[in-house]
Amino acid sequence: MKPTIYSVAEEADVSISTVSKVINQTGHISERTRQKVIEVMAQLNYHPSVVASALTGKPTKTIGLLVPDISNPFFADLARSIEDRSHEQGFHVVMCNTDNNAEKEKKYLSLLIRQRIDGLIVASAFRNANLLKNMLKQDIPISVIASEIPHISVNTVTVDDYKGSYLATDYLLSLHHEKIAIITENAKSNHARLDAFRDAMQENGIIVPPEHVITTEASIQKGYESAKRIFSMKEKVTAIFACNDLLAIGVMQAAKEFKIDVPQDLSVIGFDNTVLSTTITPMLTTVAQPTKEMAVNVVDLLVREMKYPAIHKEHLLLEPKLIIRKSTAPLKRGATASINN
Amino acid sequence: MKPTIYSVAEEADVSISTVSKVINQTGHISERTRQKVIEVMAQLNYHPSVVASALTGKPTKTIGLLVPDISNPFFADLARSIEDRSHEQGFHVVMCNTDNNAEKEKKYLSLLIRQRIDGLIVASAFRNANLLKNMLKQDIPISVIASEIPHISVNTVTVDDYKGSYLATDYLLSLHHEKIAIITENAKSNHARLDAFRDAMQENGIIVPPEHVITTEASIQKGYESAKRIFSMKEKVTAIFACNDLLAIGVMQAAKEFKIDVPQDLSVIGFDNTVLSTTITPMLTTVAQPTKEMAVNVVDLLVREMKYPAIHKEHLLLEPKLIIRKSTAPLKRGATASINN
DNA sequence: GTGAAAGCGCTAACAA
DNA sequence: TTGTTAGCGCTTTCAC
Repeated sequence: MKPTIYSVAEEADVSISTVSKVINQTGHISERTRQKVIEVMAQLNYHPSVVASALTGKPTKTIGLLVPDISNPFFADLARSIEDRSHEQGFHVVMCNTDNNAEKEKKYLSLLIRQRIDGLIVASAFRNANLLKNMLKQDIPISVIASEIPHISVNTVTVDDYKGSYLATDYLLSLHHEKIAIITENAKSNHARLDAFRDAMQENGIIVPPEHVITTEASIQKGYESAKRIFSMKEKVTAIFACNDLLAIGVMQAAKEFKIDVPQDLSVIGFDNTVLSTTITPMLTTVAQPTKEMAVNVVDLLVREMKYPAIHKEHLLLEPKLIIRKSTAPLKRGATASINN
Repeated sequence: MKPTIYSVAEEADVSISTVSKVINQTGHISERTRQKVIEVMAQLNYHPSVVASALTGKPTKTIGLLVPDISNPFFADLARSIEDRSHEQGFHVVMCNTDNNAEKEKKYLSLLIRQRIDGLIVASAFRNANLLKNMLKQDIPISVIASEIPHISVNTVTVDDYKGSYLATDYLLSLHHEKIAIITENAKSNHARLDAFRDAMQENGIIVPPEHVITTEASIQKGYESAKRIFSMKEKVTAIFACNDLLAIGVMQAAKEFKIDVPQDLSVIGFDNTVLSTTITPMLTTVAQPTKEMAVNVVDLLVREMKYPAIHKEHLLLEPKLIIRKSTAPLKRGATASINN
């Protein structure tokens, strides 16, 4: 049998409320009984049940975390940092991979509500904002990170996607590239990236042909496929802006396969600055997100809202940073990345 | 206010036990009342509290997962698969990153016990087996994956580390390499890998000088540092066996920095077959672990033990597979990987 | 400084 | 087929 507060009380020859008081450091108990109780707890290897205490109205000390896919190193890093910070704040986290799939989002949300989580961190796109609204109605605070969910009022921590993308595009432009394709993911954060790309191009009087905008999912495979499509287009391209590192890696693999030299014949730029960007050859120029800082901020914001529900919502916009490495180079006259077939 | 079983009962004009019965599909209730109750639950947006039900002795449907570090793609993949399988089995998982740090192991274990997890999956080395024994005493089943913990009797799922390592070493030997260094991590699984390496070498009459065995932690940085040390040794080397991909990547980065050509002047072989191995140039020869299969098996074994505690412990040993890629080549006469300084 | 007792939301006998 | 009730382990108020 697991020891309970009763076993401890009995063994220490006090009442359960006394034990409760020493556990929670409430009320006044003499140092003598306090020591006695602590001793007995250690001896019995007693761990107070969060389940029972939660039932009386106290928090479960659990945070739910919805990520698209932890296999994506960007989210692995983010999840790691979120966990670390949560533990520091006395919470633990239940993580669910949604694959950006509406079914799973719904299923996991219900799971988390039943578990009586104290708060939720959403790091994935979310199709069905209504489900989230229901959580808010039940007083479960929500914070969103690296994503944005329209029509609901929550704390938000994101990198300035528009600026990051503008930085990237502008850099390509400064290298005299004009025929630039972009591969994006169909997610809110990526919309801002696409907008910035378009704006930067337009400011330089460049019109982006629709076929040079490819929307797909975040994976190396999809990046590879998208690149292949781009290489075989009539309208040639000298640079590709991939809206995340996974896609960029796929592009570089495709380039290698088709003997398109990066960066000589094709400049590639990514987004996220994951391990992969320093591990690939040539090392990837990319836009860094301050994951750690973002993680600390969402957790803190969430915890703050648990304590002070009335407070107004915060929208943190952190600075992205362009990390210039070896996958980008000035335009070489006559360069075109294409498949000769 | 969150709706409770009472609100539902009242609204549906039945007793709480009737509601309980429709939730748990126990007892006999007329289709008519059943429909009525279901309707009211939906209308009130009611989600039965796992907290309350757990207090009555039912399972919390929570599995604890201890990993060293989710930033390591191998563990990210593993964690992902474990989660998927757990969800399929009706459980959710609370993940903690231990960094192989005894302090954290202890802290998180206590956390998980307080949460009344139904079972624990350990994917990390574990210094203090006694803590685990205490859990077993409290009837919390434990399964271990990709690791081994001496002196405790639990279900275990591992890849055949000895065989995997033997395969790798043997392959290097078949390429006529004799001066091979090994970089290992100080973990149980790595001991088997080291043993196999030594055995294979010895069977070929090769004595491994102690300095060619480096023990360190699993990270790209440590791999890089270890390689640098190896390169500057008197006793030169033509191949390095890194006991995980992270270390191997570090080795390759060091080689590149010192203009040591892989695989011409140095063959490198890794272990785990993570994304990184196909993303690096040249692509890494490595030993693949069947992560998905391993994950499914630990979860199933754990769930089985929750149901039938008496059953004897299982020790699954899955087959590793040598994946030959481009980081290994036949010994080139006169090749030595070293720094000229 | 300490203890008795009500109640948190639910389950599982047992009664009706 | 449905309802009543005694706990599950803990917190908290109120007496003592």
